[in-house]
Amino acid sequence: MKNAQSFRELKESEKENRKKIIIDAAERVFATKPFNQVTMRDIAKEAGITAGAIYRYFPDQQSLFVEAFLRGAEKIINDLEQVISRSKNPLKDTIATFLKFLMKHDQYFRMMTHFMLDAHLNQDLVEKLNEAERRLLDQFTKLFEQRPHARLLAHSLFAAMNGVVITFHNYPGRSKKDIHQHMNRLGDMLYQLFSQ
Amino acid sequence: MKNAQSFRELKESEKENRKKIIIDAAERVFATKPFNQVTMRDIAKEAGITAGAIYRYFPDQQSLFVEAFLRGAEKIINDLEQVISRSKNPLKDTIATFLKFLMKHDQYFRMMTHFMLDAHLNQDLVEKLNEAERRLLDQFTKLFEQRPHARLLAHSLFAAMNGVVITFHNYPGRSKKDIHQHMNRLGDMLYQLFSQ
DNA sequence: TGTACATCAGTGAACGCGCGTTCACTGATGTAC
DNA sequence: TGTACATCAGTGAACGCGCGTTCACTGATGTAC
Repeated sequence: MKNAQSFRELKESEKENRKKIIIDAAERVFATKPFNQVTMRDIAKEAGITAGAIYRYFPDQQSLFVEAFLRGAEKIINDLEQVISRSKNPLKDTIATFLKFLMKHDQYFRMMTHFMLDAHLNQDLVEKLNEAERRLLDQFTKLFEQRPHARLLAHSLFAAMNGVVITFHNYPGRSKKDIHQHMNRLGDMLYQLFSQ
Repeated sequence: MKNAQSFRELKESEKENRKKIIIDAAERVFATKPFNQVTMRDIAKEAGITAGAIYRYFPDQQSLFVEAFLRGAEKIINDLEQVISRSKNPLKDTIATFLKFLMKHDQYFRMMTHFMLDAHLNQDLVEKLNEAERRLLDQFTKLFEQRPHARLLAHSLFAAMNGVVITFHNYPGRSKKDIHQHMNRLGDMLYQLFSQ
């Protein structure tokens, strides 16, 4: 019995691993093109399998996308937690960390926008996304806890940074490097504004 | 000759009018669903014609969307110009005006995001969009012209407001009214932050 | 006043393509006896 | 040690649908003579 159980567990963890491989592949594909142009076939190819096979692991495309997104969200939430608990200037470092993350993985936050605005997800997925957003906002809220309107400040800062990345992502006629520089300057500006 | 000329002009202005009707129809459709779910057939139906007919007026879907967007952009640019030149508290009123516009016509700014991030438009359309963005940012810049870093402040404020609307558009489990109230509170917060 | 011809907005059917998803099937691996 | 059977990941072809776009055609209006 014990044996049977652990065999089953092994099976399941193997399945879990394969699932991860698919998400890894998805992340790599997301880095190459706008997520709404990413197809199941793209991801399958990157993972070395066939599109049909993905459906053994995810009920549909949206579930896969949401899971990939949530993985990214976990990562930044953890990073921010670290930064905030250790930094001497949490506000400044949070802005820098978050902005850097957004610039590197802006696909994720475009996904978030998409999920929030367009997609009609089932209740379950919506709930997962909301929870991630809430936890992210909790991190930002910590930055202002000794000030009035901490939650409002957190929301404003979060929205402002999303806005910076979305608004200037394709600032016309500038190189990627210039754009990142500009975003960082805007980040500094936000730091100034939010620091008193 | 004079006659022929004015007949031709009449024809052209009639054509122009029909074009406007199509854009009007598009605007109405954009108000009902996310713009990336809007089809040529939707717009045609709303305009009382057939999808094929639209192609007499616009070479393709993107051109139509961009023209509709530009019309909205014109409107807000003019509104802001008025507000800024007349208000006793231009910063406050600009924020309120712009936010109100975004809340009412958020489709347009999601289109902007889309155009900026995903779409591969031809050079001509990109140029038109850029010009509109530039003119919009010029308005914001006026608000800060007596302060250092006016342009950076303008960019920050613009991005922040876009971010507010995009980030909290679907704030979970809240009514539209609550959401607008929340956005307005965030607008007030931004006013506080940007006003010193 | 009537006839032939040109123009042109709009129709509606069809094309073509992409893509999510399904499904019958294969082949490898393990299990039972 | 060998045979029959079960399981299950993955294949690849096909389905179905939506949608942008095209195109041959219609019918109304105006023009020429």
